[in-house]
Amino acid sequence: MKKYLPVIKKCPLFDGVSNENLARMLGCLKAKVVDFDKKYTVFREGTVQKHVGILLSGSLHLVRMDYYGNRSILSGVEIGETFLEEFACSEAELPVSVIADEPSQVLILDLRHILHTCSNCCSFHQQIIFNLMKILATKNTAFYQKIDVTSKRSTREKLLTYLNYQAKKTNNNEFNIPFDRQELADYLEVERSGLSMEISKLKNEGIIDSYKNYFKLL
Amino acid sequence: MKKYLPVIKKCPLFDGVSNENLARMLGCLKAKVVDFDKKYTVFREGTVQKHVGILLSGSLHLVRMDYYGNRSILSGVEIGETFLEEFACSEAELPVSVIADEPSQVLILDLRHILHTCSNCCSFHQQIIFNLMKILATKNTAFYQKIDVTSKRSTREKLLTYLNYQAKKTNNNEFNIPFDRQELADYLEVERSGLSMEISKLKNEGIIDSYKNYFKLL
DNA sequence: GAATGTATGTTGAATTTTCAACAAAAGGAA
DNA sequence: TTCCTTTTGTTGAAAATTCAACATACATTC
Repeated sequence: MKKYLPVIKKCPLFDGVSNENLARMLGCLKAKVVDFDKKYTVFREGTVQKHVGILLSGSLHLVRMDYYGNRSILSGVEIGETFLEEFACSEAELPVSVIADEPSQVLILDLRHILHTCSNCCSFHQQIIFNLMKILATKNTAFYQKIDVTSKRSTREKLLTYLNYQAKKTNNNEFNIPFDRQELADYLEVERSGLSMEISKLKNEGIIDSYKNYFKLL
Repeated sequence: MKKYLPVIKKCPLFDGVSNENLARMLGCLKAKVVDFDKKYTVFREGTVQKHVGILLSGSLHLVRMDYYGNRSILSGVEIGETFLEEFACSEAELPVSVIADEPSQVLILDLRHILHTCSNCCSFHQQIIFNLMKILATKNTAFYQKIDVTSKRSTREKLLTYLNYQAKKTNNNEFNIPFDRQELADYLEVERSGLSMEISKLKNEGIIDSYKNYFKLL
């Protein structure tokens, strides 16, 4: 466990927890480090989980099987990220399986130990509960924005809605976006070539200026 | 306040709270009922709110202004629903304004009173915190699914992904959906006419059977 | 039953997006 | 520099979606 303390410390679930308290807290939460081989199923779709995971090393995929047995990868989990907290908290059946994409180590926490304060270290519990709420709420806010953007019907509208959010966020009509073209196309859920074309058009029409990941609304 | 107790009781934030405790609890949380005239801004975009709202009567819209001043309605709030809890918990600036669509009454709670347990009725706090987490997590799960559905590129794929979720959810290849055609089109973010056409095609191809809001995967 | 309104299905033309393929530009490594 | 790789831009044809308009079915009201 010690080896992974730096990763664990960076996880937003433990924001505001001091180094010396972290180890004690992990004991209090009965946190366990578990190894998974490549291709191993960490959690299985359809089960109800009371556990929250934090990826310590390796790489995980959230995968769904449809009615006909086709597999689709919904997202990846990065090192230091929590996963499954939304399903643990909502007490819903997992709509996805979590599969190790390579040999991975996972810190597994029982949500009940997080939610129910114990006699040892209640002050930490309060902090963790608050952090967990913030993680859920932040994901929620991000989803909210993404749905607003992608619900637009045309590539142009999606792009402009996205750029608008960025302009508002930075409080500036000039900004750099954190995506390259392909990533932006994936986020907007459009074709990369169509996106490039639309950016060119908007430039020619004098609506935006752009170079690489720099954008300016005119 | 008394008048609205039935509405408040049905709000998922107060799940598991007994009738007699509810009133006491609302006092403990310093809950306030506030009236808003039609068109009045309940909360303003760009501000940071520590408040969670529950709609008691009337109707609210979540509205966003873009960079050019165009208004778009992102969603509506129904009676008994909580709103803004995701932004209060994430401590983010509101990306939307909340506008009264008609004269409305709103129960306003300070998130800090929810999160920080007091000496009076801590057992309730625990329950409310748990409920709030569940609300956030459930919204999250619903967003998750919606994005999975709408990220598909064609009307056919969106529809089939959605129907698959329903089949999995009901654990049955026959089910009724809670949407009429226009609502389904809006959820899938496609054109109603195109959706109707695709449903017809899928029927002709023997992939699904359907009548009104009844669907069957074959 | 007639009249009305609402939901759904169908159609064809206009528009947009996707797809595949290639061109051009940028960045790194030898 | 040159070579190689990656990213981005461009293009035209094929496919899909949107849009507007109308047809049909169903339910409700008078």
